[in-house]
Amino acid sequence: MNIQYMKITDKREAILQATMQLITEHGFHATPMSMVAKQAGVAAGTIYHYFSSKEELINKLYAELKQKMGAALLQNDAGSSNIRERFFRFYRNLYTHFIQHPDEFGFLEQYANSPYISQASKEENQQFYKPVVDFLLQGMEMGVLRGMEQELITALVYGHVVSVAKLQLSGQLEITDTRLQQAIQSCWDSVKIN
Amino acid sequence: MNIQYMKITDKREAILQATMQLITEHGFHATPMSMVAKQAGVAAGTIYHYFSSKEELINKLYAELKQKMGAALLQNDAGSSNIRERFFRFYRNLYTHFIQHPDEFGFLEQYANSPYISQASKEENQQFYKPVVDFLLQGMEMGVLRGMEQELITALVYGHVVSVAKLQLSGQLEITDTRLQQAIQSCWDSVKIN
DNA sequence: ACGCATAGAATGAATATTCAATACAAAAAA
DNA sequence: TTTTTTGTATTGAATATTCATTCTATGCGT
Repeated sequence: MNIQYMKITDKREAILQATMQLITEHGFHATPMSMVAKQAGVAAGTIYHYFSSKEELINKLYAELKQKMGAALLQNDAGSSNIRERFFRFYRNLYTHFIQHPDEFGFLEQYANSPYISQASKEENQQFYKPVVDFLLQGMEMGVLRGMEQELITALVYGHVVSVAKLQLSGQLEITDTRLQQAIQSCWDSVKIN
Repeated sequence: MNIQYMKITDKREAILQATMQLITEHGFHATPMSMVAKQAGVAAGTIYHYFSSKEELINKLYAELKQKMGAALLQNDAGSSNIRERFFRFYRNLYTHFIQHPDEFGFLEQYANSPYISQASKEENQQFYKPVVDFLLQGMEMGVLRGMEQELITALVYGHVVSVAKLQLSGQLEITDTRLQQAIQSCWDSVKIN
């Protein structure tokens, strides 16, 4: 925690943030390291002091963003036994996180749909979801949620939030609070037991 | 329809198919034109006889695949007034098309999530959905489907199919017919009026 | 003075695109 | 039927650019 360490963190963070912004805007292939350096306000060589390669830089960034997302997801979780309430909370948390951090969202979506990085790297970071997965399983045991494979319900709910966030962020449809409420209800209806 | 024309079509198709396969496997940035040429069995220069640039090649490919998808979506549509039946049919059509053409699916997903190509190019090809959009609007008018913005319901349903297809294609979860039925029911429950 | 941090030019490998030369198929002429 | 002509299709080497990465020199805090 000394000053030296702070500085390190500063530049490292600047590099990560520049990478995120540029990749969101231009895509993987179109963001050269030189551009990252410029935007981060460092020399190209400096990047290689913190990351051994472009690939490692991108993987590290992915891991950090996934972790941040996991944290945002769990905010203000009452931990009550009301499955529906918690479900709405989690949905809103994730949606709000995406809207408040569009760069992170853009990067994560590109990463998830790109063969640029190994499948293994993608799976390594699923751990951050665990509390929510547990929550979903609990909902099933309590007979509130449908008995589905964990992979299926996770993918469906996550995909739902992503779809709504994309509408808002792309400007295709303004997601008012009413519409968001409607969307969450729709998602809930797709997993709850009737 | 003379021999000359057939030949043109042949090479053009070979180039498009090679592009699709390679991009699905390696991503946009990692598929050089030289690799496309090799896989298509033509010289690099030949590609430029049919497409003015890599970007145009990719855009043309996207347009073709989107059109194919639109056609697959509408197959065997009875056009009956039973909204639920038609909904299940459309869902299954789309899902089956994705599973039967994983390369096309992979390319479309990458394209949709990449800033590589302009937003305009993406929107131009939304026309192929029109019959299904009309169907959804009809379902709302009949009081069977919830009153939602067209953009919202479209995105939600499409995203649902995509999520399930990804599970199957990534090998994360084998989608048996039972699970598919369950998934479609879940999607239906998210848009129908209770 | 020591050692990590930073700079930025240099390097070497790729890459998209161009271009001049060649093959080819169909029509025209002989 | 043969020969010539014509325009398109195809090739693949050459070009000019771009990029990830390396390396040597310099800065700077302790």
